[in-house]
Amino acid sequence: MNSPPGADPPLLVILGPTASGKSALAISLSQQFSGEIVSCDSVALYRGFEVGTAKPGSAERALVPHHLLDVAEPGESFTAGDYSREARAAVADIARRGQLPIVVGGTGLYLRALLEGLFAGPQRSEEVRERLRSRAAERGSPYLHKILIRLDAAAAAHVHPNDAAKLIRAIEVCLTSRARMSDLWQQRGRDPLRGFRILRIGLNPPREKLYARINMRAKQMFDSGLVEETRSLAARCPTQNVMPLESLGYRQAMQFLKGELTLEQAIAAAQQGHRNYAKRQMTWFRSEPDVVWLDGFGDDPVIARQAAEMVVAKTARPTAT
RNA sequence: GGCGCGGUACCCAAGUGGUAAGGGAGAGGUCUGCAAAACCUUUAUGCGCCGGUUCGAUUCCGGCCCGCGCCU
Repeated sequence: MNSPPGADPPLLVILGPTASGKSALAISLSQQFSGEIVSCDSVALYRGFEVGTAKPGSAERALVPHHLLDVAEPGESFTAGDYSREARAAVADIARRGQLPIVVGGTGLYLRALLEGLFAGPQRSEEVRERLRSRAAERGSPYLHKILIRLDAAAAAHVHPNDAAKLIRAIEVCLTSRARMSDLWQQRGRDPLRGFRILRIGLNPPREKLYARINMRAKQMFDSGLVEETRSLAARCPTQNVMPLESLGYRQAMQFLKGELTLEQAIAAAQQGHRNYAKRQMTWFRSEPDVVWLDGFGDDPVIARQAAEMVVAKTARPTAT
C-alpha cells in the first residue's frame, strides 16, 4: 500500500566542502531536534585517524551520538558499497527510535551510495584487478580502454582512455558477471533509499574565505600532532597499501617522515591538497538534486538559524484535521 | 663606476630569425564499489622598455631600466 509522503520520517543531509562547518551545524541541529549524526566521510570511518580528519572528539560525541565513525581498521578495505549498507542500517535504526537522522556528508560518492544507491553490479575482485593493474603498468591505460571497447563499447564511451581506475572497474564488472556492464546498468540501475523525506542542506561559503580557513585548519592539524599520529598509524600497519594513509594530510605527513619534504613543504602541500579537494567537492555537490544552498559557514549563527527554520518547515507533520 | 649573468602568463620554467614547450596555481568538468582517489578541459596577438637590421624579431645589434654576482 502507498503511504502518503507525509507519513515518512524525515532525513536531514548536510553537505558541503571540507572546513565549511558541517559538523558544527550538525551538532547544533541535533541538539535542537534530538538528532543523531551519521558521518559520511571515507577517512573518518577508520579507527585511529583523528586529527587529520578533524574527527569529532569525545566532547562532541557526548553531546550527540555519532555513527559510522571508527567502523574499520586502517588495513581493512571499506568500499562505497559497505558504507551504503551500514549507513542505511544506521539511518533506519535512528528513525525507528524516533530520532532525527542527520547525515553529514563530505564524500560525494558515499553520499550517493547511501541516498541513490549504487549500481547493483558485482563486488570487487582482487584477482581481476591485480591482473589489469599490471597490464596497465606494462602497456598503459589506453590498452585497457581497447579491451573495454571489445567487451562493452557503450561503457567504454563513458570512460576516458587515461582513467585507469574506472576502466578497471568496468572491465571487472564485465568479466566477473559475464555480461556487458551497460546492459546490467540498463536492467538493474540503482537502488535508491526509500521511506524518508529527505532534506538536503548545502553549505557554500565564499571561496576565498573557505580557502583561508582551510589553510589555517591544515596548519593546525600539523601543530596538533598529525605527524605523530601518522607515524604511529604507519608503524601499526607495516603492510603497504593502507588506503587512508594516502589521503589528504596523511600523505604529506608520510612524505615528511620519509624525508621527501620539509615540514614547511608538507604543510603547504597539505593546504594545497585540501583546497583542491574542496573545489572537487563543490563540483560534485552542484549536481546533487534538491539541495537548499546556504551561502556561508555552518558555524555562523545566522546560517545555523536559517538551517533550523528549514528543518522546522520540512519536519512539521501535516496536521490531520 | 667597470665586468659578467639574467629579466618569457599569477608562480616556476623551456625555447626558436617565421609567428610562444611543460609543470604548478586559478577556473570549469567527469566519476556505476579503491573517491581525502583517479581522470579531463582551459589560461601570454605576448617574451623588461625604446630604437635599429630584416620580407619577418621574443630570438640579431645598440641604448636605457631593473635584479643578482664579482671587481674598483
